[in-house]
Amino acid sequence: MDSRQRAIDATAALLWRQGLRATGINQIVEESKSPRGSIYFHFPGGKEELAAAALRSAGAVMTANIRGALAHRDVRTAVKRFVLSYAKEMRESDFQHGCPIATVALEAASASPAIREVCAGVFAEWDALLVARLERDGIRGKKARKLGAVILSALEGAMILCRTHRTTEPLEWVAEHLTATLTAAAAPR
Amino acid sequence: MDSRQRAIDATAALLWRQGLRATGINQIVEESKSPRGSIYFHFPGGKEELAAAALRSAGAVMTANIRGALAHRDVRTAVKRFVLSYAKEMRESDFQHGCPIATVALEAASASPAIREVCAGVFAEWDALLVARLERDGIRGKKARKLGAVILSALEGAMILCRTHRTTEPLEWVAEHLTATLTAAAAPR
DNA sequence: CGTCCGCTGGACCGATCGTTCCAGTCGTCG
DNA sequence: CGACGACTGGAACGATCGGTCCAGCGGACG
Repeated sequence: MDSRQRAIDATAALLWRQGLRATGINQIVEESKSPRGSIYFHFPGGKEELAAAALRSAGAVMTANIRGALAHRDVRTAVKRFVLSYAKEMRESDFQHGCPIATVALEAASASPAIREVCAGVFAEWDALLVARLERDGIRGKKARKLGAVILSALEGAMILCRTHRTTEPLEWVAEHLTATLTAAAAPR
Repeated sequence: MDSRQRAIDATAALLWRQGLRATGINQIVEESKSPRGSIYFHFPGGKEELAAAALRSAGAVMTANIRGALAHRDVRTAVKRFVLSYAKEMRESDFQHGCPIATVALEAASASPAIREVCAGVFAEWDALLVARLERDGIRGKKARKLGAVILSALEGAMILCRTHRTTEPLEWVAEHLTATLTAAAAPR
């Protein structure tokens, strides 16, 4: 793997755990074993450009995971497994692995419009995947768009609570709640 | 107001918008007009101790707001107004005012156990308020606890999406969804 | 084989970080 | 009124930040 890709991967991993401000170029150099010069050669825009690339990369990985999880033919099972897969990731990482971009998104909201927009794009991609899956199940138009945003909101919020409380309960309860909601939405009166 | 309180208030405001790492002691000194020496006199533990105090303070303000919003006799109206009040805050602050502790909570999850625990305590307080309100409406025990966590999750997640997308739609959709959920929960088949 | 260029390694920059220290000020109380 | 202790203002600390610069390595290609 070339030094460019190593830098992206290391940065994505560090942003995931620590966020933007806490992740220094020195730390990226150490962990990625990419020389400082190479990083600024590949990313002339410095930390901001590297972080943007790392977020897009991490977002794409997640997108693939979501796509896989949502492949199950029963929506309820799909969403449930999808949400609970994060609970597993939480447990296995000692509650360090929440959403790979949420921390950065919040930091960037006040600090970097460019990075904020990258995060917005990634969120939009996930949302589109969810909405498409809901529509495949007969939940149409605005209703699907609203429900997709609610699912993503509940997931993101639950991950904050899980990391803060060091429990997986919020994710489990959200999974349960969304299953019930989808049952009601798919078979309305 | 004494310098101690000014430091707490300024820090709370800065943490709200910028998070922990982005908020420097210099900035706190400038905005609060508390001298450097005073800050370290009142908070010998330095930035961490000051941040903890600021988070507790911000948490208490929010607790009061939640208590007020939840006073409405109809739970659905109460929760709806409660959630939509954040949408208002978002709009009026140009999407800078989300949850006053979420950003810090995520940053602290990997950086500072002490601050993480303060955040956990604040979240628990809000959650307890929600659960108590739900129980007042006949939603009992575990069901109330689960639903409380789901409401808080959806709210926190929606605020991330709102700040990142610079829209209030996620909060509005979550408000709508929770209203429907509460209707179903309060009057089960 | 010689040239060239993408890439590397590391020294170095000024700025800013959180923290320490202390002389000085001010109100209070003996 | 003198002394004391709570608090202030600011200088200064070493560490680390993101970023720049450049000599030189090494593989590809004429």
